Parts: sequence; structure tokens; C-alpha cells
Amino acid sequence: MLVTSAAGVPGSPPAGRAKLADVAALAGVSVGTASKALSGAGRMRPETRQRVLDAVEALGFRPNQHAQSLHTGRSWTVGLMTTDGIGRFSTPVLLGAEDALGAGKISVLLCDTRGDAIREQHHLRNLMDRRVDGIIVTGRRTDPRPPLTGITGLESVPVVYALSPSTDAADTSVVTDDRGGAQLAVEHLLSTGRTRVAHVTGPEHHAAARDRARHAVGHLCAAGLSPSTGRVHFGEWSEAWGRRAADAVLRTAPDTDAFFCGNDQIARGVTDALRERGVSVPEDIAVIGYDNWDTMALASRPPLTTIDMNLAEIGRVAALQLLRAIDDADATPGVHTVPCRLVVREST
Amino acid sequence: MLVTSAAGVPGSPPAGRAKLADVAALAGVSVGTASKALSGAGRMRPETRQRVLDAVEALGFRPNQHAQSLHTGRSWTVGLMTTDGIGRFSTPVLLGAEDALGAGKISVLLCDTRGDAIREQHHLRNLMDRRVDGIIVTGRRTDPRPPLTGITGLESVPVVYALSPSTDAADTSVVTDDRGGAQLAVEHLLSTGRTRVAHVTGPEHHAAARDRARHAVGHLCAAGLSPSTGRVHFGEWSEAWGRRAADAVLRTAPDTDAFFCGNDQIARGVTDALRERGVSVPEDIAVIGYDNWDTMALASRPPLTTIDMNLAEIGRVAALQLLRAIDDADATPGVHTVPCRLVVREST
DNA sequence: AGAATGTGAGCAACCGTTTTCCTGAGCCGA
DNA sequence: TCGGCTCAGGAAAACGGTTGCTCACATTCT
Repeated sequence: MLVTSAAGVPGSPPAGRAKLADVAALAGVSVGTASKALSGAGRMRPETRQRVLDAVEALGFRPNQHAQSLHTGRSWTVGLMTTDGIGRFSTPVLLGAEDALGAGKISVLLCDTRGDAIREQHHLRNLMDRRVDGIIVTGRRTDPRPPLTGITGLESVPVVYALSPSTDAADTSVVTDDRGGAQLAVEHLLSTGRTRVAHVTGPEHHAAARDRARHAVGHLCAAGLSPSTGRVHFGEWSEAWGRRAADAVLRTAPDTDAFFCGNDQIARGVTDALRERGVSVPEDIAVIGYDNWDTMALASRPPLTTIDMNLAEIGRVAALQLLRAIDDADATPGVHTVPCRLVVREST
Repeated sequence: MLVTSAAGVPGSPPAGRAKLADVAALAGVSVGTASKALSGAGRMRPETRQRVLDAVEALGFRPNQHAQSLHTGRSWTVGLMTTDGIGRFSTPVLLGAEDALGAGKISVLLCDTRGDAIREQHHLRNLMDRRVDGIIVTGRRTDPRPPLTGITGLESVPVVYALSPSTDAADTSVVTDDRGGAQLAVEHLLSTGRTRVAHVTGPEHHAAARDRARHAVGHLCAAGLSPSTGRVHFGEWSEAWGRRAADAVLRTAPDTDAFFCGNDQIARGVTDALRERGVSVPEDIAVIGYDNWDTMALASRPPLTTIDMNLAEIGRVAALQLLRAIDDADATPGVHTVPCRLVVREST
């Protein structure tokens, strides 16, 4: 007897995926009862529940999420918008978020805007159409960004900004602690006896460079010191800049005994320049980087002491904040800061 | 008059998001007609259609995807499983895929297994529950991997393997052309007059290292040559190995005039070692890398000529294959190869 | 013994769209 | 003027679950 539909003939296996009706039929109960048996809601004889559970097992039944979402209005999905590619910075954030969300039954919809406003609107509309439960926005820079906007209905979906905070203080943002990071770096250098510290970092129009520089100088001042060259060296986030800057610093302040660099690339450039000048690291001059970008920090000679921003933790905290906003609707708006971590290697 | 529901009182704005019923009511047609007006199906007076369209506009209506998916069985979603973190290799693949898919109305569900089989099963089940239209699996290595399995119903969902092919030849896989890449590198070196080529690469248990080495040697042979040291130098994918290997090679075969390296890290290590020995690149010895990992290739002194695997293209082709498999069900199983690209910089 | 209470399970409405019929009106030719 | 067309638009049945309500029956209390 060939039966292609799941219709009423008892004993005929339902074609395709089993639906709740099939389970109910096999267990000899109604669809509603089967549903209750699965959800745990409603009271029923344990034996009945077990029959349903057995039927589920036998048929390999899995509920259709679209049906559930349609009814409950929840999609168990969050959008993850990366505004600037998926690079070295957003990847750990993204993984941290995915980790925290995936632990529940929430999945992540990936949207990459490539920094394009049109694309952002497109993705945003898409996410709203899919009725996502929330959105995480992450960029690769720590500079604040304007909040999501332009799509009707957005106000009803919680949004958390990770790494790049929203310019609107009423939004929820999770950012790295540049102040603490600078403090860790400076205090580490001071604790190893250095007093003539130079600071070489990226372009001044990057908030990360400005903030770290400001706090580095602040912490030096607090210890009664100042940058060995009397100023901060802004430039690029590159090795080449690190090499050039190292030469410039040593020309200006030959007694410099430590470099605090704005990222690991600069730090690597500095160590290379020092080595080529015959200066030994860390005996003569200590070098500390920032980012703990392993391929840079470990390949450097010697391997770099550096500051780790705990990017995955930022992603995780952002996800947790989002979950709170979704579930309890009592999220704590404002800026949340994730502390950095000092990773000591051989360059200090 | 307070009305909280969208119920029948004409003139009362529907609460929350507009549904098709609201549109229909505003346009003075039935729900079914409104649906037809939007989908373009069915015949109707242009003026009626326009009334519906106006109502859609006025209400900012957007269809509920869950309802659509429930009915049509399509979720307009594909799963993207990365098996080993989201690293340097899977990221471009992922972006390429997202790009190709997002152009349509398909969104990407991100799943990271961290190389854990349990997690893979978990995500797989999740994707099936969400009734994804297809799955792309990508790893960070080019070694073949076992096909997805273990979840009932999987056979009805098209799967494409990107970067890491499936061990099952009946599956659809999109991989890089290691043979062509090796050929590009060797021919480039030969075309610039080099004849004593050394090959330094990663661990022999990596397919990428083995394949590139085999084909490199093959192409040298085809030109009547052989590796300058008489063998391939397997090691690690690191700069430190590149430096050590460079020394070893020059000790064995001082007349070596070119290095073909298995990746850019090794190539960078080689150039560093050469520079420190006072050997000038490319005048005395040419160096070519592999991967076109910009932070390595560009930071190297001199910047590296290298082979670009066109990873984004691999992702794009995988997505396209998946779309074909989804739509036409006439995908072409087997292994698809994406050609590499020679990027000439100053090290050759 | 009859009523009050409790409990297990089914019925049916509902979530928001799509799609398949089906009706009724208008138009044509005979 | 009437039968058969075409065509616009409506009614309703899916899609696959969830859930409030109802009902029948069993138990216990007065």
C-alpha cells in the first residue's frame, strides 16, 4: 500500500518530516495534548506524557520553529551586524557573542555591512522582517557610532553595541577599558623599574589611540613622571611606523628605557628597529604592545608583553546584556566596560 | 475611544506592526486579494493593486517571514558552519558566501563548532529545526573532512563544503587550486631567471603543505630542474621556522637563488633571515610567499610577492553552488576548484 | 446518595500568509 | 434577450504548533 501523505491510514509511516499530528496519532492522543506533553505545560497522567515522548522518539520528531515563532512572536534569533568587515577585532567579539547565545537555543544571523549605509539599511530591514529578538552591533574601531535608525519598528527590538559604543548614552554599549589597559601597561613598566617611557601609537583621529595616550600620560604623571620624549607619538598602526618612531624617539631621548606601543604591530616594529640598532630587549629597553594579536606578539623577537582587550568577553557580555534586555526587559542601559588583561612575555 | 486591538473599528490605527489584514482593511479588499497584489500572482484591476500598494506604504507593512516560511517551507536562510573558529581563512570565505547570498534575500546563520563534534551535532540539529534551505561547511585547512551526518532529515538539505572538501566525492566541494598556485609561483620564479629554487613549507601532515610541495617539485621537474637542496623542507607555518630553514638551506645549497615558501609567515621569516645575513632580496635571492595575508606580506621587508587563494571567491562559488542546489536541484556534485592569483610585490 | 471538587484530555481558536477554489458581475455573440 | 465567457475579488483551507476553555469522569465530603 503506497501512501504519500501522512493522512489517517493507521500504520502508514508519514512521509517527510514528522509533525506533531503524527506524534499525536502514534501516541493515541490529540495534537493539543501532545503539545502540552512536550512543553511541560498542563497537567496530565505521567503515562500519557511518556507515550507522547516515546512517539516523539520513535518518529524523530522535531518541532517546526517557524510554526512556533509564528505563534509566540519570538524567533530565537539575534542579528549580528558587523559594520566593517569581519576582521581581527570583530571576530573574537562575534565568537564570544555566538558562544553566549548558542548556549541557549538562540542562533546568530550574520550581517556584514562593509561600512555601507545602504547595506546596513538593507540588512536591518531583513532582520526586522525575520522578527529577530535582538541585535548586536559591532565595529572594528572603538570610536562611537551613530545608533541604528531608519527602520520603523526598530524601537521595539533591543540593541546592544559592542566595541564601538553608540553615540546615544541611552543605548546599551559594551566597550573595552582603554583607561585600565593603559594603566596596566604603565604600571607594569614602572614596576619593572622603568622610568623613561615613550608612547608610540596610531593615528590621533582614532579614539583608541587618543584614549590610551591620554591615560598613559595620566598614569605617568600620577607617578611623578612624563613621557621620555615629552610628548605622544601619533602615527599609524603599522610596523613601519613603529620602526620610524623608535629611531625618532631614541634620537630625541636616548635615555628612554621603555616603549608603550598602541598596538602589537607598532611594538613589533619598535623591537625590530631596536634589535637592528643593537639595543637589546628587554635588557636595555622594555617594549609593551597592545591587542595581544598572537601572530604579531608571538612572532616578535622577543615575544611581546602586551595588553589583551578580552574581546571575546566583550562579545559575551554584549550577548548577556542583550539576553537580559530580551527576557526581562530590565537591561541596564549605558556603557559597560570590560577590563583588560596584562599578558607578560619576554619583551619586558 | 480606546482600541488596543486591530479589530474591526474602522479608522482605528492597528496596534504594533501592521499585518496583511490591516493592509487589506485599509485598501478595502480581502486578505487574499492583498496577498495577490503583493506577490504579483492572480489577475486584478491595476487600480486595486495600487490601492493595496498604497496601503502597504501608508502602514509600513512588511510581511511576517515566519508565516511565509511556515506556509512555503522555505526559510530563506542558510547555515554557515565553521569547523575551526573563524580565523584568517574562514573569514574571507564566509564574507564571500554572505555576499553572494545576501544579494538575494537569503540570510546566513552562523555556527561555530570550535572543532567539537558535540557542538557540531548541536548546531546541525538547530539548523534543521530552523528548516534552513542549505548549509555551507567551511574549515580552516584544506584537508578533507568527513561529511555532515548523524541528524535525520539531513539528506533533504543541500550541503556545500568550502575550503575543506568532503571525503565523499558525491558531495559538492569548493576548494583552492593548490596545483595551480604552486605552478604560478614556480613559473614566476623561473620567468625572472631563477633556477635554484628552495621550497620551505609547513608540516607534512597538512594537505596544503604536501600538495603545494608535490606540485612545486613537479613543475620544477617539468622545467628540467629540481629543488636547490634536493628536497622539500617541511616544518611549521611560522616565521621562526622560516628563519631557521633559510639558514639551513643556505648552508646546504649556497647557490640557492629563490625561495618558494608555503605561506607568508614562513616567507617573512626567510626574508628576515636573509636580510640579517646581508643577503639582499630580491637582487640576490627572490622570495615568494603564499596566502597573500596582507599584514604579513605588506609588513615584510621587502613586501612579499605571494599567491592569493581568492578565498572570498571560494565562498562566493560555494554559495552559488548552494543556490543552484536549492533552486534547481541540479547542482554539479564533485570538487570545484577556484584558481589562485599571483600578486607581485618587491620580493621577486 | 447527592453535591462539590479535582483532574486528565480534547476541542477549537489563533498566529499571519499563501493559494486554491468559487462566486458573481459584466460582456460578448447569437 | 439569454447562455456562455472572462475576469476581479472573496471565502476558506492549509502550514504546524500553542493554549484557553470545556467536558467527562473519578474522587471525596456532607
